[in-house]
This record gives sequence, C-alpha cells and structure tokens, in this order.
Amino acid sequence: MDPSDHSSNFNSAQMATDQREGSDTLSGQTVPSASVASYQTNLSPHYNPCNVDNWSRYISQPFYMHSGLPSHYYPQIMGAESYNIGLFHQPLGASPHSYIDHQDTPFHIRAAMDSPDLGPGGEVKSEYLHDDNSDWRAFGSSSHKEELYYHPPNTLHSIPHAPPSPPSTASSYASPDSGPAPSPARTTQGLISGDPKEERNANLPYSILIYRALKSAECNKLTLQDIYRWFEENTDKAKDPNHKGWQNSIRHNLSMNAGFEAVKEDVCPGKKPINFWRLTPEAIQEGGIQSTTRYRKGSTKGTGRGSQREPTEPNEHPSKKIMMGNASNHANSRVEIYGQDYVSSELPPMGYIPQSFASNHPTVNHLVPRFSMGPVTGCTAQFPGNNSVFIEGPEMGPDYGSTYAIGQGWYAPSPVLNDRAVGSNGPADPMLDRKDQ
DNA sequence: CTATGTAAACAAC
DNA sequence: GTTGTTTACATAG
Repeated sequence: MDPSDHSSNFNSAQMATDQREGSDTLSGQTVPSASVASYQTNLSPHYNPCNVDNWSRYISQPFYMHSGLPSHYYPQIMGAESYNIGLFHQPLGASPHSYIDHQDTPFHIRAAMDSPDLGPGGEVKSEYLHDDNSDWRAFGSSSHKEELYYHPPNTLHSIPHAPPSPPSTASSYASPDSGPAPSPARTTQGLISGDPKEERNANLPYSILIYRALKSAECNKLTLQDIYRWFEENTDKAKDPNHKGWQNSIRHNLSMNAGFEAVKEDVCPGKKPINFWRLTPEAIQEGGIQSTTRYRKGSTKGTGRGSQREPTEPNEHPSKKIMMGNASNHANSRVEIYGQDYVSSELPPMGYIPQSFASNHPTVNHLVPRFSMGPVTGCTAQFPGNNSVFIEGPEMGPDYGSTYAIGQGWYAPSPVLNDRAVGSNGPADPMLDRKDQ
C-alpha cells in the first residue's frame, strides 16, 4: 500500500474477516470475540489506531527504528519498553510484592531475573529493597547487565510498509510479546518452563491475569466482557460457567487495583460510550502491576480490616473512570487525566511523512524534526513489550520527565524514550551512549 | 501482618 | 441484569 495514500482505508469486510480469525498469531491467545464485535460495530475510523489515518502515528516511530541500523543496536529501545522501565523505575515504590510479569518479560530480561538476585517470579528480593532505591542494584551490579540490553534481531518486528493489521485482539496489533504462546524458540531458551499449567496461567492471582489480558489487547484495554472471555479462554478460573464468583473477583480486582482504570470512550457520537478497562501508564511502564492489596490502604481501626482503598478526598471523584471522546471531537481538545491538562494534537496528513521514514533504508537526520507539529501520539505494537503508546515530536508535554496522558487513551512514553526520540542532547547513535548505561 | 480470594451490599444504568 | 465500588470476612503464608 502506498503510504501516501491518505484516502484509502482498510476494507471493512476484510477487517471483519481478519478479526474473526480467532487466534492471535503473535500472542497465541484466543480472541475475545466481543471485542471484535464492539470494534466492528462501534469504532469509528478515528478511533481505530491501526487504520490508515492513524498509520502515520504507527510509522512515526522514534528515529532509531528507521535508521537502517540493526534493531538490536538500540538498547535504548529496550529501555523504552515497558518491562525495562518497570525494572528500573519503580515510582510507586518497589516492594517484594511488586509484580513483574514473568510471562510478559522478554527472555533476556528473564535471564537477568534468573539471577539469584531476584526471586523466582522476577520480583526483587527484599534484601535489595532499601530506601535509596537500591533495589536497582539487583540489575546494576549484575553480570547480566549486557543481557539487559541485548535484543536478538529476530525478536523485533520490522516496520511494515503498509499499515498494520486492523485492530483486534486477534490481530498483529496485539502486543508482540504480550501473550506469546511459548514458541519453540523461546522454550528452547530454557527460560520458560513449558509447563502446561503455566500456559493456562494456573495459580496466578487475578490481578496478574487481568494484567496479562489487558497487555494482550491493543492499547492495553478491554471491555469487562472481553476480560471475562479472556479468562474463560486462557485460565481455569472460569471453569464452572454457573459460578459467578470469578467474575466478581475480576470486577473487584479491576476496581481495587490502581494498575487498572476504567475508560469511557465515546467512540460513536450519539451512541452509548463504551467502557474499557485499561492498564495505567504506570502499570505499562513498570511492566506489571502491583499487588491489589497494596492499594487497600486505610485505617486499621475497628475490625482491623480497613478500607481497601485510599480514602477519597471530599471533592475527588471516587472512581477511576476517565471520560474520553472520539478522535474528532478530541483533536485539540483538553482532557484532564491525572490532574493535568494537555492538548492533543492533530495528525498530519499522510503525505507529510517524509519518504525516508517510510523506507526500509532511510537516510535519516536523527535530529531534524520530521513534522512541524506538536507531539504525535499513538498506539503501537512496534516495540516488543510496548503495544501501548508512544510520542514523537520536538514539543514535549509539560511534564517531560514522566508519562502523561494526552487523550484518546494515548500516553507519552518514558523519559528514556523521550530523550532518544527527540534527540535533544544525546548522540545521534544511541550506541555511543551506552557506556553510561 | 500482608496478599489474595470470595461474597455480598449497594448504586447506577 | 450488568457494571462498578466498597466492605467484610476467610485463608495462606
């Protein structure tokens, strides 16, 4: 497909066909068909992060993805991945009970996790947890350091010359590593047990399973029904169809865990907004969620079992709900998320994308902005482990140093990614920057 | 004591 | 009836 063909779009019938495929070729996970239906019927082209309109977002990857160098030369990409950020950033405070999703973690990270410095699930052992964040020492002093940055080329997905597949939990839009069926290549690494029990997510808490479900979805969001379906198809928790307890538990976890947030999206004006559950940027960045109990703060008065959540301020909306409009009515509109206002930006017409960036062999001036425009944000599956969001452009948001929501459910990336993408101070070749990693 | 699961009350739709 | 929030209690470690 000619990427400059801004007017073309996916054939909806083909999209529907694709979405009925039933098997996520990348994640190996079963498709929540309700999600398919809802996307088919409810999502406007504006919403669809994978249509041609939004392909510009997709193709607008940070420069190093287009530089022509082998992708594994870019350890910073890994640093931009949610897992790695998760490993090195613990803004909510690392704890022995913080989860780093083992299944979700690239094997090279798992190799590091297999270090005796870490617990069996990849969690940082408590002896490394100190007030000065010295839990990072578990990695910083590790002989696995290089492994943290090495990324086998064959695990990176090449940038397509055509827009990516339409969105569907069955499509390639799903996180490339979000729920990968343990492939032979991986299992032979000896880093995945291959235990069928593990493949069925047995004995994992609800919060982790929900995380996996959301991680497997495009933009890390699913409807409640989709989550139910994912549990039915990927876990053993829903074996008894007449037993509603597991659904109650799912809802309980969604409500109680700050790693999940409800998003109401008015994808079709005039119609009822769709309720999604989404991973918060913190959860995405940390590569996992933290324990639900963690957020059950409150008094220990009375029965000794306090409120399970942080008490809500009087004027604060008690729920985690976020209202989102559709793309058309959100362009340049203000949204307030996490207490700050940001202005979302319009996408440039496809023709604005320099050809070199749509080529496999671009000659890229890394430091030259490609668009005279504000930040471009989007939802992409480009990076293994990041099927969520990215941002690009010389004009960063006000909170340069942290993830922030811009709207449409898209978030700016980690500071690491920002630095590389903007190239403000760093070397053109990220490799040159590795000695201080 | 923490983490988690489960049940249930309740409100909103 | 479904969805989401919250409280309460039980259990395991």
